[in-house]
Amino acid sequence: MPTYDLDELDWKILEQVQTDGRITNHELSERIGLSPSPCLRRLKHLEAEGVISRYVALVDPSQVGLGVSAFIRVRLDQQGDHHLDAFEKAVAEIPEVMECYLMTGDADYQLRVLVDSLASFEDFLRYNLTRMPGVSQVTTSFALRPVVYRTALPALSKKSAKSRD
Amino acid sequence: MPTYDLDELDWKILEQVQTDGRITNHELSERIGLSPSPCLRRLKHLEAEGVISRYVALVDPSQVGLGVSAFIRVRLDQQGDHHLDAFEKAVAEIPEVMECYLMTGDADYQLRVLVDSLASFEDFLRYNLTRMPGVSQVTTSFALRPVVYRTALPALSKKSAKSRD
DNA sequence: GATATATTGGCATTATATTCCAAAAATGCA
DNA sequence: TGCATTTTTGGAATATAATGCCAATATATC
Repeated sequence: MPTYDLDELDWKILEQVQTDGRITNHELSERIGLSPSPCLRRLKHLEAEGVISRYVALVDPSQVGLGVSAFIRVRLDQQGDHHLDAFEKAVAEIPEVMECYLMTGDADYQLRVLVDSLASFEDFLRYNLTRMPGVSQVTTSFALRPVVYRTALPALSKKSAKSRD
Repeated sequence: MPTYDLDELDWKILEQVQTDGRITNHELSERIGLSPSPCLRRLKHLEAEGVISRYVALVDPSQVGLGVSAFIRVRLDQQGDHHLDAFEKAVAEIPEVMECYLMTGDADYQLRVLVDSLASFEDFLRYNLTRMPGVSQVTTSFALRPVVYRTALPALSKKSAKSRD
């Protein structure tokens, strides 16, 4: 849940830094219509509160030979808390796992993994996934091509956006 | 396919900037064991080549009230090129769509969308998705909880990593 | 082994971030 | 509405970092 209230200016800052994480404070302050020092203070505040969790460079997977995205749905043989924990800890250790979610529906988890080839994917399945604690059923679909990949969050619709008229 | 060969130092740079996109060049150069100016030149080169596609701030969805991740599998009624194009263009316009992939298997597309509530999700389905060109079947699963979310790519295993012994 | 090419390291310059403090604005309260 | 308090702002001074340049070193080529 939202730790503290964001006003218009904070949202503008988030919008900008989500687009360009290396924007200078000066440029940022101009875009949001505020002078540099309060702008910086707001930014630091957003960082300190954890609203901005981190800054990263995004590397194009296809440029470095990582052409295969696989979506894997996993069922565990038991769903008790410590079975889930064990699986989650194990999965977090594997660098090929870009995303993993605990799911509703007939799969317990869904993973997106990134590998350079189908051969590597097979290795991943054999040596990593199927050896993980509690894994009983695994179903894979492959992405033929990425269409959208976004890290910037959508703006909140009406309601939560605190209006100040 | 890889546009140009990355050596050990380039990989180290990528590893670092994927972890901290605002690392100073000085700090970066120390971590990879090189002096600042060639380090900066390599970094700029990686940017210019598009290996580093961009720098972004990551905002924690739960901190801003975006608590619901939905995975949607979509079938189109026809799969000709311009039906796919039309769908893809439409989908790219919707800010709630964080990811979309053209898939193998029985769904044509898989989307991850991020909304603040089930009510918003219903709006998304009614007013956005089902009105999009060619959509015939839609199947949703929800994420109960994110387990892993990573933007740093896995290191390439052996093979493609050009060894220089 | 000599020449050519590419890469590196250090320095000077320019740009950027950070800190501090006084001024202004917003808020709470009578 | 008017006054006091709190919060936020803007600008100037200082510290830190990025950038461009050039000579020195290392690497590759023949």
